[in-house]
Amino acid sequence: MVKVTLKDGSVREYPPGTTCAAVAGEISPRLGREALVAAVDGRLVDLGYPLEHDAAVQFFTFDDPEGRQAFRHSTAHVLAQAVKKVFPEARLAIGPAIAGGFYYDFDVPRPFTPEQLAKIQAEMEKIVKEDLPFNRFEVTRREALDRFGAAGETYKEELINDLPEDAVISCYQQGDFTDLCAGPHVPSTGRLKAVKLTGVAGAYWRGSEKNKMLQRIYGTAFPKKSQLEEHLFRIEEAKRRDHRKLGAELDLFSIQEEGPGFPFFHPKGMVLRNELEQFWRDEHRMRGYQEIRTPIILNRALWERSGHWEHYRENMYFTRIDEADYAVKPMNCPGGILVYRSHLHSYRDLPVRLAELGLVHRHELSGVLHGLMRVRCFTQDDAHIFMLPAQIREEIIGVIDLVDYFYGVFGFNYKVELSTRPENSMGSDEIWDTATAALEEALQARGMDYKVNEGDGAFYGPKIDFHLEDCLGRTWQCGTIQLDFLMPEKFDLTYVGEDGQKHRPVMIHRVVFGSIERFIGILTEHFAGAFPVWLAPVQVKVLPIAGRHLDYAREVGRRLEAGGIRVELDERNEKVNYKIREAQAQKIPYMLVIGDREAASGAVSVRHRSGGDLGSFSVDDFLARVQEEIRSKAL
RNA sequence: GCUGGUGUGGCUCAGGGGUAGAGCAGCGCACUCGUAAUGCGCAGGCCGUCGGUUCGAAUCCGACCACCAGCUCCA
Repeated sequence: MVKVTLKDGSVREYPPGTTCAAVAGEISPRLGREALVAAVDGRLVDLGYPLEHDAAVQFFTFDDPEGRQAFRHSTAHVLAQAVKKVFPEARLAIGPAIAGGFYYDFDVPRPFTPEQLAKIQAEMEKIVKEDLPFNRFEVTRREALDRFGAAGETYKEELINDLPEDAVISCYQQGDFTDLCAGPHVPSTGRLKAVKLTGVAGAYWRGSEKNKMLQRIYGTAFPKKSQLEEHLFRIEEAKRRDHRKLGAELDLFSIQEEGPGFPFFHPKGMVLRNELEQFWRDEHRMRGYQEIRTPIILNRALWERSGHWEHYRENMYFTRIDEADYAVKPMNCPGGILVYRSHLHSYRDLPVRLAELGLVHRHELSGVLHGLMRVRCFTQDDAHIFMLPAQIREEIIGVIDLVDYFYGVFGFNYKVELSTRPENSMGSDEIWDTATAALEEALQARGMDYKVNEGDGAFYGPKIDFHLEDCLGRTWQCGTIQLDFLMPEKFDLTYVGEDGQKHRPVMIHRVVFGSIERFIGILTEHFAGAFPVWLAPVQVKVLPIAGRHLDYAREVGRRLEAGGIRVELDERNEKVNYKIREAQAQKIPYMLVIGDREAASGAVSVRHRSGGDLGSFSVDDFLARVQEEIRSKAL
C-alpha cells in the first residue's frame, strides 16, 4: 500500500497506482468534483497522476491560484484547438494563464476580426461539450522536434530548442489537438464551463519588438456561468469608473491635442489637488520635513554628474539656452542635492528631510499615454532624506509609517515589494548589498509581508514599492522608498561629524502619492467620482425650489461659505427634480432643497448623494455635521 | 515606438460623391414648481490636419496628428 499524507496531516493508504483523482473522490465527493490539479510532494501534477510511492498530496480547486491557473491554461489549449480547426494555417506560439484569464498568441496572415472571434468561441464551446480528456505524454527532444517540425510549428520548435538540457518534455493532447506543455491540466475540457473571449491585440513573439508581431487572443474562463458574469460585470464597472470619462464629466481635467500626455487641470480638479497637497504639507511638516522647490530646467553638467545623462537620456527632454545644453528634469533628486549642498551640515542637523512637490517631465512612448495614469509630465510628492548611516533603519521605518497612514486615510489596502539591483546600474556590489539589506531590515522590523522583485531597482539603488489596491482589486504602484549611497558620492555630499572631519551622508528618495496626477486618477476610479467630502470639489449644492426662495438660498450659501464649505447655488429657473438630477450626476455629497418651509423656519432640507433625503436640519447643525466630516476626512 | 481600430457642433451619436442632421448641454421666453429630466423657440460645425482623385470630397485614396484596445515601458 502507498501512504498518502494529506494537507491536514492525516495519512491514508491506497493500492499503488491509485490516481490523485481517485484519492480526491475518496476524501469527499465534493473535492472529487471540484479538484482541478494536485501537488505530489510539492510538485504540481494532473489528477490522473498515479501514486506509486508514499507521498504528501494536496488538491487545488478553482479557488486556489494553482487550480485557477491550470483551469485558465487548459482553456487556452482549447482556444488553440479551436483556432487550428477554424484556421488550420495558424501557427501556435504560447498560451499562458494570466491574472483574470488567459491568452494565446498565434501567427496568422491577417488579424482576427470580431466575427472570427465569435466563430472561434463557438468552436470552443463545442470542444467543451465534447468533454475531451487532457492526456499527458512525455517525449524525447528529438521526438518533440520531429512532431512539431512536421506540423510546421516553428515557434514550438524554437521553444523546444530553448528548453534546458535535462528538461522533461511533455505534451498534452485533447481530441485531435496536441500542444507542447509542461502542464498540469484539468482532467477534461468539460470542466471549462464558462468561457469568454474578450479581445484581440497584437503582441510580439517573446515580447520583443524586434520579433514578428503575432495576434493575441485574450479570454477568461470560470467553472460557473455566474462567476463569468460577475467578472464581466466588474470589467464594465471599471469602464464606468474610468477616470478619463469621469474626469471630463466632473470637469476635473482635460488632455488636449496641443499637449499629448500633458494634462490640464480645471478649477474642480485643482480643488481636489490642492486638498491633497495641503494634507500632504501638513503631514510632512509635522513629521519634520522642510519643503523646497527646485527649477525645472537645469544644465547638462548636472545631469552628467548625476548619471541621468548616461542612464536616463531616452526619457528626457532637452533645450538650449545661450549656446549651452540644458535638460528638463525627469527627477527631483539633483535639485534637492544642490539645496543640501548649498551649505555645510553638522551631524547634529541630520537627518535633513527636504520635501518637494516637483514637476518632472519624462518622454514616454506615445502609445502608452493613458489619461492621468501615464503622462509626460507629473508632480512627484518627493522628498530626499540625508542622514547618518546609523539613521537608515529608523528613517525608513518613518517613511513606511507615513505611507501606511496616508493610504489608510483613503481606505486603501496595499502590498509591498522590494526591488533589487537592475542590469544598467551604477556602483559596487558591496554598496548594493548593504543598501538592500538595510531596506530588508526595516521591512522586517516593521513586520511587513513583502515580495522580492529581482533586478527591478532604480539605477542608483534598491527600492521598496507600495502597490495600493483599489475597490475593484486592481493594484497601482504609488509610493516608493529608494536607498541611495551613490548620489552622495557623485555629488561629494558631506556632513561634519563629531570628530570634526567630513563624512558621507546616506540618502533616501521617497514618494508617497507617487504622482499627484496618477493618484487623482486612482482616487477618481476608486470612489467612482464620489469623493469623500473633504476632497469633493463642491461639497454642498443649494437648490432653491422657486424664484422667491433665492434670497434665503443665498443666505444659506453665504453662511456655509463662511464656515469654510465649498458651496454652489443653482439659481437657474429649473424644476428642483432637474437640479437634483444634475447635482447627483456631479456626485456632490450634499444637496440642500430650499422652499417655503425652509425659508419660513430658517432650516435646510438635506439630501445626501447616496443616503437620500435626510430630513430637515438647522443651518448650524448641518454646517457642524459637514465640518466634522471634513475634519475627520470621513470616507 | 509597434499592431489593429476610431476621428462629424461642448457631450453622445446618425448620415455618407452634389456642399450637414438628432438628442443632451448652452441661450431666450413661458411655467413658480418639494427630492434623479416642464414646454416652446433660438443659436452653434470650413465633418482631425495636409495633399491627391473628381465638374464637385465630410463622403474615395495617401500621408500626418490625436485618441482607443493591446505589446513594450514606468510614477
